[in-house]
Amino acid sequence: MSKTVDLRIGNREMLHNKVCTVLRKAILKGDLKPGERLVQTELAEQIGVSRMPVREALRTLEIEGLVTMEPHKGAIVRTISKEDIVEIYELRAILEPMALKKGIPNFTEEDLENLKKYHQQMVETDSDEVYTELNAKFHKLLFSRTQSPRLLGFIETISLGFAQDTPLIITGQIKKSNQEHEQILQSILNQNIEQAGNHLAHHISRTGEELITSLDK
Amino acid sequence: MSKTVDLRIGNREMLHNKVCTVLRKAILKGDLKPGERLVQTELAEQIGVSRMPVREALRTLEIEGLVTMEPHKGAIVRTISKEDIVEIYELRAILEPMALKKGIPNFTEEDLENLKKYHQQMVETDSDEVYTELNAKFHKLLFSRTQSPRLLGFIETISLGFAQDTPLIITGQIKKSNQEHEQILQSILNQNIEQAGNHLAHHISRTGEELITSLDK
DNA sequence: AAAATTAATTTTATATCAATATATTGTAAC
DNA sequence: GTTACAATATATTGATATAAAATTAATTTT
Repeated sequence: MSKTVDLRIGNREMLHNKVCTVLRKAILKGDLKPGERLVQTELAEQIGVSRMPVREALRTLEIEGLVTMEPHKGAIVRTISKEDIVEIYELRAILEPMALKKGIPNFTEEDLENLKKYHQQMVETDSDEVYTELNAKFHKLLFSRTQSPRLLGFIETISLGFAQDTPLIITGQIKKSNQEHEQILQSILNQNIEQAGNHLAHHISRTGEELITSLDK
Repeated sequence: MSKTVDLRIGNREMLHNKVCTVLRKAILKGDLKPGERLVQTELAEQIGVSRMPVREALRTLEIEGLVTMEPHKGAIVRTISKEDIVEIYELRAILEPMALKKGIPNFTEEDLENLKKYHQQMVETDSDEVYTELNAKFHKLLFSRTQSPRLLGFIETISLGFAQDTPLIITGQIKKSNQEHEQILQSILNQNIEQAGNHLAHHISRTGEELITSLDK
């Protein structure tokens, strides 16, 4: 009998990672509201696992900035303030271009094709949902070829701890974003590393600023 | 009888934090060598705790870049390469000045007095050990007044994951460092925020570069 | 000697126990 | 009668110990 090859990738994911994903989605969707206490036993029961994976998941979420934990007191959902958003975009505007610049030499032909493809699809689509997804893929691919594990970890920590779809609140955002993506893409294709970094930094900063002003009303 | 006031701060520290400190010191000191497997049961027994705090500690150390973990395989001590050191100093040279600039408005009179005091003591001391300790305090105070929790977390993650005393390998390092500390301090006292950031960035970059070249031989 | 099966080691997850903090209730003072 | 404080009770986290899954090592068979 042929040995069962390791097909079940889904099952191989660790339990605390699954739990983390579930809780993160619940927080970002708003099912778990800011200020709400997260009782380990309750969550464990609801999700259908024991308390340990829940604990580890909460610790990860704390690092991502989605919950706060205090010894013997437990975890509560963190209220995302305007200052948080400012911080997130400030950090992204520094770290993502840094990673992009370090990673450009490592881009394969396939990577470049994918970037072009994502960009083209973003230009063409009408669906906000599809756009959000493509936008996340585009940005992720931009920074993910750097060889700096700590830098990569920091960026991913920030990205996961914040809803990806908020930028879509802004009207006219998509058109500007597409133009800026185009600039970034061209700079990369021309091997103009510095310019690519600057375009990306500007793109993120502007998005952040517009998000802030749109929240002020 | 007077109620026992909560004096026992030491005891209130969580077990996994203590374990984490112990393991971190052991790795940075070299007692646990790069490539060495870290078996949870062994460590738990040696330290005298159960396996769970050990696990949580290992996860923290993974984030700090001191160990690598793979599902169902366990943790091994990470070999710190030259690329790691380059990355660490690159990140520090970006993040610490960022935190300093954001934190300068929040400095109290006491903070400024402490910075002066640490600097003065560094100039005066002959002991490498004392100098290292003061240097860590000085840098920590520089960046710790920022109100950006994520930024602060990233900086602390980097700092903890790397031996603080390595810069002392370099001959003549202390004299140059003192001069640069002096520049940083003066810029802060003059409320020249940009300049303070630039001096700090340069200080960290130079230290990193000298460390790299000193490792090349 | 190579492959496959079994045994061991080690990690992951669950279940139990202990320590700590929160909440409720009762008592005393105003 | 109301408010503030204190003591007790409950609930929740922290730590340990035990059971299950997975990987590595070893042994046996072809």
